[in-house]
Amino acid sequence: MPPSRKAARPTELSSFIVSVDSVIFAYMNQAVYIPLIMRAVEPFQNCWSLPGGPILEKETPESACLRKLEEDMGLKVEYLEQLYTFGAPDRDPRKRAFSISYFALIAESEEPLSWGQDSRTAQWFHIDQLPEVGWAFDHQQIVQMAIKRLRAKLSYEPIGLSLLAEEFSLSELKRIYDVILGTELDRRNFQKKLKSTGLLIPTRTVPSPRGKPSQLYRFDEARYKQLKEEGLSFGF
Amino acid sequence: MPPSRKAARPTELSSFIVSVDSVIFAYMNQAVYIPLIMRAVEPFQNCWSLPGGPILEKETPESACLRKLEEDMGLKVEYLEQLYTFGAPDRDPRKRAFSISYFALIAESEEPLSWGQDSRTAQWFHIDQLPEVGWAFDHQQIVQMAIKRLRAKLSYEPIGLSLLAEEFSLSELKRIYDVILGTELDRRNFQKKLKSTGLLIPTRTVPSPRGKPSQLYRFDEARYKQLKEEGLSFGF
DNA sequence: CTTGATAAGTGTAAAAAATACACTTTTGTG
DNA sequence: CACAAAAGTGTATTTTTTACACTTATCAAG
Repeated sequence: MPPSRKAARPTELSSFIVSVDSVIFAYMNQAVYIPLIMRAVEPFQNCWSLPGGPILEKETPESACLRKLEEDMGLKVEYLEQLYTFGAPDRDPRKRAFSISYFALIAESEEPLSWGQDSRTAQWFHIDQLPEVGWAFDHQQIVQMAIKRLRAKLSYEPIGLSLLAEEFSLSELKRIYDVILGTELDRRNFQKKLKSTGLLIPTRTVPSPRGKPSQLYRFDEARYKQLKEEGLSFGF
Repeated sequence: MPPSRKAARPTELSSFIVSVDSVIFAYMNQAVYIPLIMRAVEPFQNCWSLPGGPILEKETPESACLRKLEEDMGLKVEYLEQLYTFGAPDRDPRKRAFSISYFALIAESEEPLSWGQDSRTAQWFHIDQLPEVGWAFDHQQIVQMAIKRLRAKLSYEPIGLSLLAEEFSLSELKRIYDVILGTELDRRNFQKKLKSTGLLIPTRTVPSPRGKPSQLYRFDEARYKQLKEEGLSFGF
């Protein structure tokens, strides 16, 4: 049977809204959090939504994303990758709208995270205690996908490091893994494996709150990129 | 320093074109091919482009993709996943345009692949012998990303099967791996590993062109899905 | 200044997984 | 009926992963 042919379609090209939305992971108090913003206006007034907004005429989706995070929340992003594009016809009741969603990690820092313009309406949520109802658009789905990606990716790429400051101890790093994967990894095997990668550069030791001081490391970014080209794995 | 605040932006929402483009992999004559279409009109007249087109008002990106493949090429897709969304401001010289790109696999079949409307201007390219110049838009980049994904994904998900007919022999399957990964896997180890997954159901044996007849199998899709939920790996 | 509590750091043995490797079986063809 | 072609199978070796317990450095309290 020959493939169905249809008469030439009229060439009117539909125009749609295209936005970016980001799921931002931050590590604080030994747990992972994401920020959500309570929408102030319809549609979905008083529902939780992701930070984001429309892409401007002259910017790439990625720079729209970075701009938004900087403007609205004053966040400096450590790691950013595209997550997925959502575009169900009815996802925005007003008009056909696409959301290019992003997966972002920010580094732990001394200063508490600021809130930019959205201080009143935004809130950090523990990723295991997200709201169950009251989400705007399909943002709950986006968040679920991002969390799945975080868990999956942690096992084969060193993204855990992006959640920590530039200098970090192996105990902290292990804690990240345990918190995100829900595991209780063996400290000895963890250290062994991480050290065997040759990607950790010892920097200095710092006193630990109680107990033996711990060795800090930084990640050898350059060498990692190089090894990655040659096809390396980083399994957990 | 407080985050920079800007004056409220005018709320005009820019509208853009949103299309889908697909990189379709097919296995023929012991090699992997993708179809490209020579564009008949400006912009990029006489340049190679991916099958695709604008998303209609009432359809999801995925159904736009499936519709296009069915309409234009009469192809039945075995596996489809979103690849990446491209949206650089200058990727289309006419107007701001986004492309949601898809990664597709089609099963080997008895009948030669048909061409639908595009028979004159379309051509299957061996993935190691793609044109080096004369690409439309950013389609070369899309194809490169798709090939990278194909190679990466083959190692941890059983997508190789989607390139074969429902019944297949382990020799054929191994050939897929060898061709795509550029390896020469050991036949014994390959069989051992595949059989140990418990996901292959023997169906019947068929005579081989010369030599011992070979056992055909089908893939236990249902059981695979179930195991996947529980977190399985399928390493190569 | 001694003791106790806390967290960091380290090595080895056992188990599991991945790899390397060669011959036998079944069929079609000459 | 001998030969060529492709399919099929088992075992030993190496590598990787896992399991597991004691020592060390520091701080705080007595």
